[in-house]
Amino acid sequence: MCSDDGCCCGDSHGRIQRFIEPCLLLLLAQKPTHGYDLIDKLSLFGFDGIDPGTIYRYLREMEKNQLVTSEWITEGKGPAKRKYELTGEGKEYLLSWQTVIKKNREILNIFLQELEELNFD
Amino acid sequence: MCSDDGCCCGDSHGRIQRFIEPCLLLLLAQKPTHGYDLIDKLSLFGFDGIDPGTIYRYLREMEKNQLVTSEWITEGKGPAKRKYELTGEGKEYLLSWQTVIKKNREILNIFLQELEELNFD
DNA sequence: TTACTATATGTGTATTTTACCTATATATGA
DNA sequence: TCATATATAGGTAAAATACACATATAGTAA
Repeated sequence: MCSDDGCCCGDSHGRIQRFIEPCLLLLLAQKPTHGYDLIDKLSLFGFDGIDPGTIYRYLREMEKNQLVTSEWITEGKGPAKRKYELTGEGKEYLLSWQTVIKKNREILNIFLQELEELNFD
Repeated sequence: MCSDDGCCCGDSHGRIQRFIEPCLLLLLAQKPTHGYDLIDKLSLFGFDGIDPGTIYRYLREMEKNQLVTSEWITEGKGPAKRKYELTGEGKEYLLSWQTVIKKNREILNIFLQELEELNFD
């Protein structure tokens, strides 16, 4: 299988494909901020100890696709931050995920219900 | 982006990683059957027009991992079918997904709630 | 009997997505 | 000046998925 702890669905499996993307957009819709901060906030959606490289790549890809814009912030403590902000297109894109997520939730409900009806455990 | 219809989350995105696997196991728990029939039944979980090759590969992989067993059925109409059945290990594995799916449902709820609180549309 | 269609299982390979590892740079404090 | 925390970024391997194609059998229509 995949892991050595006997369960194959604990770590990376069971996640929704590219779910990080709408999560990042949602967080940016709440408040424009930089990547390192977003990494922390992603824990709200169950992303814990996520690889920073993945996040920065997503952000750059989303900027390329005009879902976000960015600017360098040199003031304040530490090294320069790249502050990201949601665009109108990004907002629309985020909303388009709403339907997908609702459908997914419904599918999960069906799965859990069918599973319970088996009267296992 | 990915598609040319303006939305990136309609087709392949937004799916749950390896979700087909527990779905197949659940269907087999309900009733042992063969791949071609499982492909039809997967529509229950939103898998529509899925590639048969993927399903057969999953089934063989799961047999290799002793989650299912199979036997050739030559009686009846048409070409021979390979009938799959859930093992005890497969049953345990299926149950281990229950927690993951519940957690995911909760995350989706959080996402949708946060999205609504933005008072977009 | 030939050809066509539906059923059923399977392979090969490219693409996409994710994970892991490493590199770079700056400010701060010891 | 040396170590550490903060912050961003790139290279590449592995995993998951998609797409195209191959094979075989039974039934049926020409």
